[in-house]
Amino acid sequence: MFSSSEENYLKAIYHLSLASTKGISTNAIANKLATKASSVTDMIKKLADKNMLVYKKYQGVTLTEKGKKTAANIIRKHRLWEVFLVEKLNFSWDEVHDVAEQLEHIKSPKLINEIDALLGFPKYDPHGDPIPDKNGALHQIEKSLLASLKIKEKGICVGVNDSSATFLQFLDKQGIALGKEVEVVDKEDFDNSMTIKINKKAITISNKIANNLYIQKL
Amino acid sequence: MFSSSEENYLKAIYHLSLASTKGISTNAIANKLATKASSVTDMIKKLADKNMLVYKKYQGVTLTEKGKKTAANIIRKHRLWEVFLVEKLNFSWDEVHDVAEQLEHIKSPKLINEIDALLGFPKYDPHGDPIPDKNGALHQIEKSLLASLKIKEKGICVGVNDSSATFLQFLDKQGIALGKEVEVVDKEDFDNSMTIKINKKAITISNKIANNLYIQKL
DNA sequence: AAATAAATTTAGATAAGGCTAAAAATAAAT
DNA sequence: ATTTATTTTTAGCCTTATCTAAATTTATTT
Ligand SMILES: [Mn+2]
Ligand SMILES: [Mn+2]
Ligand SMILES: [Mn+2]
Ligand SMILES: [Mn+2]
Repeated sequence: MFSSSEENYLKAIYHLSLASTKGISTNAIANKLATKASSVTDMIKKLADKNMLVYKKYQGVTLTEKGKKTAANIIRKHRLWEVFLVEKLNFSWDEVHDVAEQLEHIKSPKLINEIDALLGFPKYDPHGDPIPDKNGALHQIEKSLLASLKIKEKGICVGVNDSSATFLQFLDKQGIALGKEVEVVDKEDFDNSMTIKINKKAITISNKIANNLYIQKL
Repeated sequence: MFSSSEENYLKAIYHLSLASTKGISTNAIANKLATKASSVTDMIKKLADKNMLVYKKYQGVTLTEKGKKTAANIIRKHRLWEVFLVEKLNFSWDEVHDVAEQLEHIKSPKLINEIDALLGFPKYDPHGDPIPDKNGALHQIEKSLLASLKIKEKGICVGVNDSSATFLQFLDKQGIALGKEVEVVDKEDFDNSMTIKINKKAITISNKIANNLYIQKL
């Protein structure tokens, strides 16, 4: 059994591992968890003792298979709870993350399996992120950043890169939601802003926005 | 905000207070929480500092209004989660307590209000215990222990005194469930065991059983 | 190849929550 | 009214998870 703190470390390392082939550095983990490098060193020693990861002083860490599976299971719980909150409890997608951060640490296999069943075994969470299956397998969909689309290209919104409440609320305000079709109408070379058509309306968005919205190309 | 540990102390003291008019002793709390008296002394000092209870050395503790409200709110969450687990997630009444012990500490007013609404604002949990309202008010139903009934008296099962899995599973096995009608057919002076009629069948139960089942007299 | 900078680890502290053993206060029994 | 027993508190120690500051290792520049 793992403490909430241990679980949060495993989750952070797992997420960082998806975006890099090399070992994960102490600083990267400290940064992700808003903690100090010295605290990270202590914790990764403990997780190495528990065979959750491989650690060689100064060389960063790599999750073991057991570590990956454990982390994926926490992420599975997090994302299933997010779906539950949106689908069954009238939460909006910008309200779910903090509560899911708590709920993901509840220990009860039956609980999460029943939630899964109640929801009809969803494959994606409210932010378009895939839900790992019981074995920790995670089938990532083919997706591109909106920023990478060229003029005239079309796609469906399938996910967000930034799940912060401010960004999600901005999307709500602009009428941008997962499942909606967008078309790039124009791109501005000067600041990489782009004009897109969504809901039959043209709106202009900054490059920062376009770099945080995932699209499945049509 | 309170830690899970603080919340568990408040809850324990609240429960003990219901069964006694005097201040709650250090030992009683230690016993209830399966901890040591010295640990209790430390914690009640902290809770006294936070104005959750009144503490005078060697005199036991009494919850303040704030303390009562806080405790009732945790119990409210615990019982609502138990209803949710039974009603929506196919848990049986002997499986819910341990999970509810975890879920009761989740911090999110919206979450528990939505769960409440989803369940149709239930008044009792799966064990017949009343669910405190948002203000911490708790309307106890009129109920008696089955053991107190005389021969020929009838009643409806409305609650259990012991919520342990073993007792609840025993009741399941005997076909005893909340809402069912029972009639006392016979009582044995020697060991206070009694024969009751339930589901149109007569069964004999020990005094210990009869002392853990609540009945609303008919 | 040295010198400097950056990253990482170690050492030492702190806070929460718990424990054991000893001291002190209260309650019960002579 | 003492003595004895029980309860409660205090003192000191432990574990987990943090932190800061100093030491050490690795990486980057000159
Ligand atoms: Mn999230
Ligand atoms: Mn998400
Ligand atoms: Mn319970
Ligand atoms: Mn209950």
